[in-house]
Amino acid sequence: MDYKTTLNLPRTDFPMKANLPQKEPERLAWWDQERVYDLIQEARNGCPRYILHDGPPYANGHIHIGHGLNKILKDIIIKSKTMAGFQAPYIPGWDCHGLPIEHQVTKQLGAKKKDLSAVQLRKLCREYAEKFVEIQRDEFRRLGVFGDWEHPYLTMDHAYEAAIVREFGKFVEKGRVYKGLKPVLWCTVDQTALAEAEVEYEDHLSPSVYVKFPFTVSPAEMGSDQRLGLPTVKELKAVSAVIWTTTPWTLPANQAICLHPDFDYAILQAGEEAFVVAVGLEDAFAKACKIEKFEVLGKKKGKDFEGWTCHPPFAKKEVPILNGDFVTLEQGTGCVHIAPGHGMDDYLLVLKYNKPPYVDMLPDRKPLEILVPVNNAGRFTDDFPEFAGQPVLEANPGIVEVLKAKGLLVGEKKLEHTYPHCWRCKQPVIFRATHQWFVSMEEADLRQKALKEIDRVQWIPERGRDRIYGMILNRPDWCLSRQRMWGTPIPVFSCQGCSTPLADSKVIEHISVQMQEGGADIWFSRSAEELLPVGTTCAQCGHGSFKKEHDILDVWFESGVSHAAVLRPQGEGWYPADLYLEGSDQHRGWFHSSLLTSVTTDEQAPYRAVLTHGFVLDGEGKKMSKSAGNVVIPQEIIKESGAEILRLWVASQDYQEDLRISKDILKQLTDAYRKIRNTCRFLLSNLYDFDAAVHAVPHADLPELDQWALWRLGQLIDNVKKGYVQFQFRQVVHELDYFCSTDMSATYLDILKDRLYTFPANSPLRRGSQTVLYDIVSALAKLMAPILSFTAEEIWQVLPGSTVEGSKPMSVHLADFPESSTVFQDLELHTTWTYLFQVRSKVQFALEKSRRDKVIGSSLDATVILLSTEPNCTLLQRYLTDLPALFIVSCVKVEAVASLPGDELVDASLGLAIEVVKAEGTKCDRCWNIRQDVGSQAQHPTLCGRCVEALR
RNA sequence: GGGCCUAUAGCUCAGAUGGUUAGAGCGCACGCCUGAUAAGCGUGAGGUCGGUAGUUCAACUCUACCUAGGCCCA
Repeated sequence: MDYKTTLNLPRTDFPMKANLPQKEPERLAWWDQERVYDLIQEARNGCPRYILHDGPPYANGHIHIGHGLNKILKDIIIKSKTMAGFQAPYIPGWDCHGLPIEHQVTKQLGAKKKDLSAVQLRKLCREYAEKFVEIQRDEFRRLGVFGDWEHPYLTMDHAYEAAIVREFGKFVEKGRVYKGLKPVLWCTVDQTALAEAEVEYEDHLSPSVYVKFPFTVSPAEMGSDQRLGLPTVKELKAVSAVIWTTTPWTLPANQAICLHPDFDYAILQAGEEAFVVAVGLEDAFAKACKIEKFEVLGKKKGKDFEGWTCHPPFAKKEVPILNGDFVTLEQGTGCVHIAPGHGMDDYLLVLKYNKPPYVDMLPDRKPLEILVPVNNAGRFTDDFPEFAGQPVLEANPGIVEVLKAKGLLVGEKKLEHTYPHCWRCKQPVIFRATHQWFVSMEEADLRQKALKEIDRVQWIPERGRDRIYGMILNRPDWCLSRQRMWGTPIPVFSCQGCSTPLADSKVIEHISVQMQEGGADIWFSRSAEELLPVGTTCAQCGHGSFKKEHDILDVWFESGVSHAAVLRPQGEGWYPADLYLEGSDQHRGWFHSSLLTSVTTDEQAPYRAVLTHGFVLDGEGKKMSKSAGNVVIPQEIIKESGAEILRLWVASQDYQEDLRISKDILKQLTDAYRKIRNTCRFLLSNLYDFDAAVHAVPHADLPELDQWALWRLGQLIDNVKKGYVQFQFRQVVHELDYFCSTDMSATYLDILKDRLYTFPANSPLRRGSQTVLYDIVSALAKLMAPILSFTAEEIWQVLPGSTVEGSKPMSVHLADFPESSTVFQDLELHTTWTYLFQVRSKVQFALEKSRRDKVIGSSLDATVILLSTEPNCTLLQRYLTDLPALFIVSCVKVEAVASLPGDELVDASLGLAIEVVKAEGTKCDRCWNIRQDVGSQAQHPTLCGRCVEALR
């Protein structure tokens, strides 16, 4: 007779092979069809809210692995918070305006761009953004991310654009914005500002000139102890700092000279003059200026010169010497000519010195001017009358001549170097300050308030606090103007009569209302008259006609007001958000801009906590790049292994540092996934005849081993829940992995097989164990659900339908996290079972030895003899009937000894010695245990007594 | 060049406040099982804790420098 059919062997439809790439889309469709996300939100009505506010990705291109990381992390948090009892809605968003899209669209248009109106161009940009919103939305959903995908927020939504303008209006109302000058790259041919991305670097031949800036005090004073302390200097005709520049045309805008505070500067005498040049550059300087003989009279640090003054070649009488770290010794003289209207370093340096306490060391304590004597066409204006009307680059030779005539030119040559050119017209560009709108960091203490708010926010990891703090502390005023088309216009005007800007919150509100209806396009399609409230006149001159501002707002302002555009309108309890979660680069980006806008309008940070993740690198820890050929794309992983593996990858990594991904790492995760999956499969397969409502055994009535399993499950539950609360998802993964491999597969489940298979189906022991298996697999599904969302659902749908409490939710994502069982709390039990498992481990070692010695094959071939001393002997005797099952052997004997023998299988700390012998008897055909009572029943000659009993 | 950060077995990670032979899981090797079977079990081998120099009775843990790498800025 084939007794196999009399066993309760595992049975399940839950497949061993996950086939994730094929199955996941089906699961997604089911969630969709059942509206699971909506059901979750409805089910949580009235629960405390948890708001994770989505930072909008840029709607350009397909998603990359970094997007995947970000969205999966958010999803894990949303799902775990939900299962912890919160109502945690998720509204995804996209950043739609901005240069990269405009750039792409313009590039595709080529020459046709000239024929398009602003509105037409914007329409194309909108279509471009819409296309990628669709693409990315599908890609994000494919990851298993739950959210309100049908109602995302887009920064180009009319309502959002209206909100941007309204927020800008609040800045205006509070007097936080002003119009100032800032240098930008400027194409004089196309008469437009360019972004760094629109500039190509090409070789260019420039003049290279060394120019004297004589000190304003006499050589006699320069030589004095208060200054250089060099008596010989007193006799000279002149002492000058020498600057080097390749843009002589910027000299009329000169405001200062900059020296590095820590460099040594040499005072060198050549003929009847002395020059100040950085130590290390004297020879190069002398050679370039054809100075045959010079003598170094002395040296002084750059910082010693700070605040001294020189005569510039043009315009002003005197300019100060400043200190700056950007000065290098690569070329030139270490003395840098500063024209804040024509250079970024220059500009930032002047901003710094124009503020207290530095402003006090400037001539007359007056701020320096950001002078730009150059118009849109790149020609000198009347501010530099000698050359008015001349294109600046063409004026260079003339300016050099003037310098020569004034006796200020020390040396001159030509220099071939790389120089920025316009990407479209290929002509050289210039740096030129233009009028732009700024948010003042000082007005109404914005900087200080923002810093104070930073310390009220929880930064995870903590170092994020230092990072953003330093940035806010040191940043200059926020320039809001961008000279582009694709964005939200700065809703201000200027008077046609007197050029006075019209920036008025009531006017802006009027614009905002129009945008709510027609979007930001109305700014481009309507005239100033149509946009303005009827009868608007200039407060300055009473004139009634206005020009529209050309510039649009920085996109960081747009996404930075998402708390106002997205959270606020949702109602109470959405603002401030509980959490913002983005890459650590957003300390300078979204976290930064959101903080400034929120502090300005609402006097508080828009988030209670900020969690950051690192960047995804390849297996070697190197940045991914097309050229290096090490780019890992999520679409590929999903196709090969499934989104589930990507989710597991996210959860298994220390995402607060940079993360690595490679074939090997994914392979490992696939293995870990299989282990968890197979363990669950085995659990399910032993529940095929189990109905909790009918068969469940109260925990308190279970044998100790089963209670131990519940206790371990309880620890797992507690640790996993803690892991989620602390955002330590890799702890969750490790806990699940260890529990499945070690506690379940290698221990509890292995021990249980005999009981589950061979005992009568309805025996209390088997039903008791099934009760535990049910609790375990049900808990595992819930605990893994935020991470392994697909697999958890798959398990959930296979799990027997009814529970003791009632029917289970239709989706695992609608369930709450499990509670840990209260059994097995007794400390003495813990001690006992810790001991028993230690003995088990030793027994396995002993079994392995006799396997190697060919005494046994299967462990059921063995009889284990435990020679033990007191008190362990009594304990083992007490558990004698449990030990064969525990060790998975056919027979266990416990023998008391007075002292342990000197054998190698002695463990003094456990107080026992282990002997393994071949079990005596015959192998039962049904349970495979070796028993002496096999054949004692005539009707079943190949069975042991226990199996005969089971068949009754 | 500046700010912040990282570097523990082949892989992913643990290792309060410095103190006995540095841990886990996976992978790998070998063996067992063939009633979780493209599964399951057991045993074992892997680490000069990135490098160098210090502080200390004692450093993976503290300090400095170096190397490699990352983000932001210039």
